[in-house]
Amino acid sequence: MTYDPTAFPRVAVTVDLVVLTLRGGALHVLLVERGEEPFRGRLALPGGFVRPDETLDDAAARELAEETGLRDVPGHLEQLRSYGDPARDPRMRVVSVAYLALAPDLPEPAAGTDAADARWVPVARASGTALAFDHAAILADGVERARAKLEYTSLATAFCPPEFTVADLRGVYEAVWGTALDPRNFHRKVTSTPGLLVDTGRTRAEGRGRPAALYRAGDARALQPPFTREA
Amino acid sequence: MTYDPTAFPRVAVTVDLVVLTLRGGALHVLLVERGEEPFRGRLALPGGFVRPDETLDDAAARELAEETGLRDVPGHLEQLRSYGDPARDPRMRVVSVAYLALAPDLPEPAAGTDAADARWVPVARASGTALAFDHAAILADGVERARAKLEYTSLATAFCPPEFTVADLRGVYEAVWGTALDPRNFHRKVTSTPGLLVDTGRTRAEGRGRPAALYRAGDARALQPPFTREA
DNA sequence: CTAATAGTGTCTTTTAGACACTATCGG
DNA sequence: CCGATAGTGTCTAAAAGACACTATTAG
Repeated sequence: MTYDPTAFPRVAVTVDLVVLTLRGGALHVLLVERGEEPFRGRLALPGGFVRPDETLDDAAARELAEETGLRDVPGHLEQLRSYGDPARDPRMRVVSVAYLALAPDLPEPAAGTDAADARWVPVARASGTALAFDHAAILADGVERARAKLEYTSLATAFCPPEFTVADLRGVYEAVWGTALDPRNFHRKVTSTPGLLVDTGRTRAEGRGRPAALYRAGDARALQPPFTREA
Repeated sequence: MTYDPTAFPRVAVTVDLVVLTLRGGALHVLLVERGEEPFRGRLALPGGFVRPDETLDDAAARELAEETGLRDVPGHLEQLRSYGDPARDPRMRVVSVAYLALAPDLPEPAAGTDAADARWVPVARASGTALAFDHAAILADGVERARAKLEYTSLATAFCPPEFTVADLRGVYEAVWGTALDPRNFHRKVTSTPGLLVDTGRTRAEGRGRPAALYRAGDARALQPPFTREA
């Protein structure tokens, strides 16, 4: 590193967020409608400048709170990757550090807040839509990261409320992967992974059928052995 | 994204490289000795500014060529993650996009070139050394990424020359993971993964013992099923 | 009762790992 | 011959997937 950082090129650094949640059994992403050029009226990922005295993680958490209108957003937040093509923003050089957030079903962003222009869009629809900037590529990378991480981590619990059933967790996998899983084998697999689920001792009746046991997420972060998508 | 990119905070964007190779059966990383403050005399990851008209990937590839002194560096190059703590560089706000490069045994960077101050350092030693900035954390993240990716991708071949034996490939795993693998089961596993290895039809005698078949890397990028580190 | 969902048991096929055995070299 | 490394065959234990079966609810 032999450079003079006071003579650096002019670059702006932003964070962009891929916020995924499950609504009605379908994967949704949080998008905002742009009110100004370029790409006025086009849908875009929420995001904004990194402030001078905050870390990248802090900037992502701040934007997430602002865009959802929630003080503390439950779920999971991790850095995805950075995008810096010189032509990705027509106005100037903008390097964007993208973050991936996974959250349980959140309320529709309330009108009258900073998040008024944000909305949940099914990923299946958003992926077929032209988004602003290179946000379609970022969204695709975020969805693929989520899909892959379900295989070998306990990340699926980030899509669930604090207490959930095995069927809830299975629904996460089925929605994110787009495949049906055998309920019986899935049940045996997740309940036999040590530290993944903590039994609350209570049950929840969901219409007809035997009531399901309620669990909380355990300490386990890695799934050993991993689930496999293709079988 | 409701911001004015012409009123952005002053940020510099650099790329830093974690270049890993195998030398004498041990994992090595390319480090440079800093010639100026801060951290004068301290070892650091190679890196530098992203130029105004190049992509992040191009910047990483350019720095890699400059620091190794090679026109076209064989192996693999991918983005690792970005580091942007406001205090990571005492001079000003610097966001660094780190890249991970894996290469076959490269020559010692030649004196008299741009890469004259670069050298190969065993990862085991570098990890115990105080590096400049937050480079120790970046190095640890890069090594962990390499370790993890060997499990489920064909990335190990990036450490090998164009033609290599099964024992060469096994040596990569053993060096990066720090574990011994059963040569017979390893052989069966890699040769039975479709598309991973292409038999050249030739063999290579390495001292005593039966000559080993020479392979080239195939098209397969993913290992299905993956190798497992802990068993 | 029936329909529906939760959860357990068991069988079969596949796979990982241990390791005996054969093949081919240098000396 | 011996010792070393390359490569194959085979056995066993574990795991994945298919699916019969039991448990508990609503109606």
